[in-house]
Amino acid sequence: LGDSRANLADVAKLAGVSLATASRVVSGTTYPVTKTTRERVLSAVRELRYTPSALARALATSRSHIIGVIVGDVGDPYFAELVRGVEDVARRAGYLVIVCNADRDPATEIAYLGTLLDYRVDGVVFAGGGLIAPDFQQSLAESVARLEQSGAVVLALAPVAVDVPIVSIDNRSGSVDMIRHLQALGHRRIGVIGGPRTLTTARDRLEGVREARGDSAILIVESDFTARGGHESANELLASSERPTAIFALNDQMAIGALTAAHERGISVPGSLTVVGYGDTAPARQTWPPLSSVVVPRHEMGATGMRAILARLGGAERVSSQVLPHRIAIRGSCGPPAGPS
Amino acid sequence: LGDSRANLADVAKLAGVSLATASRVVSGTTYPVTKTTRERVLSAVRELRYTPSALARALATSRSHIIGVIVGDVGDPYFAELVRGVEDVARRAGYLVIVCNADRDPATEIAYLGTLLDYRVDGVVFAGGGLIAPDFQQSLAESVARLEQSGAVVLALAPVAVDVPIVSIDNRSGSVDMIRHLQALGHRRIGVIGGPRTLTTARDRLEGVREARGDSAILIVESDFTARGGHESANELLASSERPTAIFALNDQMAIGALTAAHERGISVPGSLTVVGYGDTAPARQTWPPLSSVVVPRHEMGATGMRAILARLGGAERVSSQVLPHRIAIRGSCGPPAGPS
DNA sequence: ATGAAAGCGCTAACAC
DNA sequence: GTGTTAGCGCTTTCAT
Repeated sequence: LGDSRANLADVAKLAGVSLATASRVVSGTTYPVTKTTRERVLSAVRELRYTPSALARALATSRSHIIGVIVGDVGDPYFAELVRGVEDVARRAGYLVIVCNADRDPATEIAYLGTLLDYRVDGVVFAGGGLIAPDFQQSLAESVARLEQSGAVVLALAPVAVDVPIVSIDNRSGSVDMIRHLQALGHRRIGVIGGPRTLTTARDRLEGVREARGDSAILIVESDFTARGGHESANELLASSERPTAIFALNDQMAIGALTAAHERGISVPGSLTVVGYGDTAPARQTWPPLSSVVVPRHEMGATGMRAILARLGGAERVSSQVLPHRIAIRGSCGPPAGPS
Repeated sequence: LGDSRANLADVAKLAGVSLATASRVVSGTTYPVTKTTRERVLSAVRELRYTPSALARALATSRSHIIGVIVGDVGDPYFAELVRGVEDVARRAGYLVIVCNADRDPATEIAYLGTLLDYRVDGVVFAGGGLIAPDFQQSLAESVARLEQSGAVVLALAPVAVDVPIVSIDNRSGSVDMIRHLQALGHRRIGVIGGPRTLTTARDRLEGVREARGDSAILIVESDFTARGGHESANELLASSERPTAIFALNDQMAIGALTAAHERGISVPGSLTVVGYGDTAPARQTWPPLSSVVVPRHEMGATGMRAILARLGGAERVSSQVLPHRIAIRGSCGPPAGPS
């Protein structure tokens, strides 16, 4: 049960060299070391099955090689893919990823930032839509400032309440594209299920909807980005006397809920109702009919964000925000409105 | 950009006490310290906005307060929930969770274990089904041994190739229950879509199927635990001359794929075909009709596993394996076989 | 109850 | 090229 690993000193002794020399070959710097000396050290390493303590190294270098990712909930496929993107490039670069499920709770988020700071993480990624919470904004800004001051590079994959570089798509524009598509199909009465107004992504997507409205009738109901919420909101819309011919849910989970509501009411999709989502998550592609959705390149966003962090850590000037391209994926869930339009 | 945090020495100096004393009050031990001294230190802490370096503390105590979780892919909802379970209790106990996506690749898994060892993690959780790979088993065992020897407690949420405590359900028995249920409904020709034979969970679930077979005709096709794979396998089964009246996919993703296949062929579910899954993941509940499935209490498994780790870390004797209860959730996707049975 | 000092395992000047 | 040594920031005997 005791801790009995070999350390650098053991290696140095066995190889008959100084601690410094051992360190130089082990840490793989380009520092000049005689071939034979290097061999001796390496063989000592093998014999002792030595592997360096990442902790000690982190303490000495102020570089932990750990990246923190703040998400609403990894259980949500939207976030999961974002995390995968980050993790994929992080791993290859020798970085570890810590997932922080903040459940969209400001206090939890702040607490996590503090912990990440204590661990001297090299980077922090805000994966989810930023929270809009005025009285929380300042402490958030402070936490981020301390993090950055400690040398960590902070970045977001969606607009957030603090001033950090953002790698994301244009959420507003995605909505515009989708609404236009629905209009092109002939829809003039569109129900929109929005997300929590405390979330920047929800806000931006809704803004796009308003922008593209034109002379269509748009019925907006606010919901919570969950399938259950989408289900309820869809029921509301479908029960209305002004029943829409199409429903655009501002995330896939809600679209899935809406689809379920349609099924329950025996409304055929896309025959009598068009349902589309936002995000293009895996579950949305697996419904019947498969959902059309605004494609948010989550893996790519995560990967690009992580690459930007690595670049900055490697000495690059500063990370600049990037707007990644999006598109809309048209699948079986949408068609022209039924009957005489 | 420079690193400018206050450290314990600063606090001690400002409070006019020794490093040792400062440490004692900051680290929150029960060590006796005069009330006034404690106050002085605390106020210095506040003034300096001091927070201890988790890294330094970890180095000094050999306790990193970090837990590593090895999963196939966080993007898979099955794993995501498992991770959430672990994370929820970890966070409350002041532990951080590192997610390691091994993609079911032995080499990646081993590499990650090495990294986790270097970070001196306090615990490692194997979340997914263990890989069955003979030539990999030994190095896996070695890695685990080193980890344990370093003081980490290792545990699995499914049977794995090494001897560690397991917190899981009885996968075999879950299959038995589901097959029995299908038989009770009247099904006598059941198609089973199995998982990769390199996975212990897939193996156990299949074993249960065989055990409960009785005199039913069971058609087994091997697949890969993905929706796509399930889709293909279902097509195979549905095209066969001996078309089954029910399909039991050994994980939900494949069941979802099977459901899609049925939809594409215009086969009504559950009218003409029953489709059931294993896992009870969120996406499975959101299909139409909603899938019946063997309920694997993933959040509970993760949480229980993490609690066991904490107990052991806190000095408890040893972690013992636990078999959590499972059940089957019956939803709209199953019914009696069509026609004259 | 408090302080001095020796690590934890590694890196990075700075000498030789 | 290689070795010496002083930290990184904290905990923890051992004195007092």
